[in-house]
This record gives sequence, structure tokens and C-alpha cells, in this order.
Amino acid sequence: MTILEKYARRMYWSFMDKTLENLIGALSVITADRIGDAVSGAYPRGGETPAALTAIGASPGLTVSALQAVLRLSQPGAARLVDRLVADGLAEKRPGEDARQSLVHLTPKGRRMRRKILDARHDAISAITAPLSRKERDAFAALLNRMLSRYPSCEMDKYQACRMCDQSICDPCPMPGEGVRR
Amino acid sequence: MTILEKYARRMYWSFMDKTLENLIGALSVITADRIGDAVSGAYPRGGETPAALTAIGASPGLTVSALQAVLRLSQPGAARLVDRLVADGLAEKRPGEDARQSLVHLTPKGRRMRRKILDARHDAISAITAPLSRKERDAFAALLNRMLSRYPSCEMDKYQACRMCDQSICDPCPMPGEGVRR
DNA sequence: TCCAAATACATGCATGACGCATGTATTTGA
DNA sequence: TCAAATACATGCGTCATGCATGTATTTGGA
Repeated sequence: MTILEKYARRMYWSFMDKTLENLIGALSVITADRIGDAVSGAYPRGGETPAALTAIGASPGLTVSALQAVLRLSQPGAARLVDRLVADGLAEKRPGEDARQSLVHLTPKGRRMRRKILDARHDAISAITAPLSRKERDAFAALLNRMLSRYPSCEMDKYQACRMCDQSICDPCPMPGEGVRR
Repeated sequence: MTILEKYARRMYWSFMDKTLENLIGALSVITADRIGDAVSGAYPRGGETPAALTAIGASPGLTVSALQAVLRLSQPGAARLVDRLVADGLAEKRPGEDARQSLVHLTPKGRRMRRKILDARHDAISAITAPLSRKERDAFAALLNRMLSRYPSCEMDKYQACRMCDQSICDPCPMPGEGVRR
């Protein structure tokens, strides 16, 4: 192998290697499958409905419009999603100062369901991370922190990315944006 | 802080820290959103239809039953999914030796669409990994390799996890199971 | 002060991607 | 030889969603 070939090879691997992206894609498939299975066992509704429950719990009094943006739904999609939560006895709409708005809060039953969902999510993911040692966990978390802290995003991206998070855990949330989420 | 408290604190962080799981969950949300956006831009069908295209391309001649297992669908779900691909001109069914089977192959148009989908997926994920340095990429890939290589799984889990992968890239696929996928 | 535009939410209607129950054709095994 | 198993197809319903549109409230000029 000539020097030039070695150089070309190094450049190839520096700029063209797609392994990491492929692995992250596979991880994403695995986590989505496992979280989906676990969460639908806790609450038998699909789509963004479980994420709505966790997001509302993290930000009580969210308007339907805000929820729409966080969940990446259309406005009617968000309105009907809230209808489902209310029908299931998990959320309630309260009038806002602005009489056009509905402020969405969880009921006690909704808070219990949110906790079930978050625990199911955690258990599903920790089944995947189980093979890692303490040191590997730390290294992994550090890399993820760095990656997410530099994720090009506006404030809403942060809410969207964390819509399914247990926000009592991350300290602080690495996603860029203004300080603590509420 | 007493020695006992310090010990308790260390044990707490050793065994109870859920940060990594939370971060992986957030990453999973971000990647799912971005991949979904990018892929539906390339091929406007949802659910497992794009993954079917990539999986069939990686394993030409898959039966509908095999596809059903790979995609985690019901048997009618897989049958109708193949109908959609055929209707879109992306796949064709060929008779198997066993006259009950249909062997699914991609058409040339289907192969082009698969490439579009895989490229869109890669671009979506690399927008997330962009902040990492070469060294961080390597470290991240090594951790993912280790984690996935120890992921408790049967052979089918591997097919499921990699159903959306560009299988020309991973060398070798870290998922446990018998050697090279086909 | 009044009214048009903007905003927040609701609703009729349609669609796409599923699952369940069931049907048909083929193969297998005792 | 024939009942059971296997592979796939189809009728029917459901769930989550989007688009178009309607209604109620607020706001910002003229």
C-alpha cells in the first residue's frame, strides 16, 4: 500500500464511514420497538398519546396549541388527543385567562398512569443498556450529553426531543436552550 | 457528610442513576422524528412500509411470512403491505417451490427507492452526530458495538433490529447470531 | 368605539396502516 | 388417504391522524 493509498484510506474512513449512523439507526429501531411494547402494555393507546401524558405531567397547564407543537401534530390532532385523555379520565381541561384557551392538567389517575409509562420506558431501555459496565455507562452518557448539547435546535426542539422524558432525572437537561424546562 | 452517607450516595449513583436511559430515550425520539421526516419525504408511506423496502432489498426472495416476523406485523398486515409495494411498482411476488409461498423481490424502481430511503436515513442521523469529533465517533461506535453485541436476542431479533439498516455498511453486524445476514 | 384580522379550539369527513376472524389453496405426516 | 398444518388472501372494524371549515374570543388599528 503506497503512502497515497494510505492517505486515501484514512480520508475515506475519516469522512465516509457510516458505521456510527447505522448503529444509531439500529439502536433507535430496538428502543422504539421495546418502548412501544412496554408502554402499550401500560396504556393501550398508540401514536403520541403516551408522550402527551408525560409532556403534560412535566408542564402542567399546557395549552392545546403548545401540546400540538411539542407532539408535532396538527391542531385537530392535538385537540382530539386531549379529548381521548379526558375520555380516559387521565386529563382535564381548565379555562385559561384567555377564554379561548384550554389549559390541560393531569388528574390523579393521569399522574399515576404517567408514572407507569415512564417506568415502563425506563425498564425497556435499561434492558438494552444492561451489558454495559459502570465506566461504559458513564462514557456513553458523556458522549450523549455532548452530542445532544450541540444538537442544532430551537427551544421547541428541546420540548419535542424531551416529550417522552422523565424530566426529574436529567440534571441538567443537556439540550441547548434556556435553562430548566417547565 | 458521614462515611455512611458517602457510601450510600455512591451506591445510589452506581445502581440507581437513570440518566443514561433518559438520554437514550431522548436520542431515540430525535432520531425517530428526523428519520420519519426524511424518509416520508423520499417515500410517502408510513408504518413499516419503508422498512419493508430496505429489508427486502437486503434479503431478496423473502416470503411474506418472513417479512411479517421481521417487521413485527400480523400476517394480514404483511400481506397488505406487500400489496402496497406491488401497487407502487416497487416489488413483485414470484412463485416459490412451495406453491403456497410468494417470494418478494424488489423491482429496479424498488431498488432505487430503497437507496433513496437509506440515504435519507443516513443524512437524518448524521445531522445528529455532526457535533462529534472523529475520536468521539469511534468511542461511540465502540460502545454501541459492545452494547448491541450483548443484546439478549434470538436470530429474529437481529433481523428485526436491522430491518431499516444499510447492511452494506456494518462489518460485521455486531448483533449476536450466526455470522453474516442474508 | 368598532370592526376586520388573528388566535384558540372544535368538528365533519376522509385516509392510511393496522388487527381479528375467517376463507382458500397447498403441503405434510401418520 | 385424509386430517392437520402452513402460507397467503380478504371482509370488516378501529385507531390515530390530516385537511377543510366552523365558532368563539381577543387584538390592533382607523
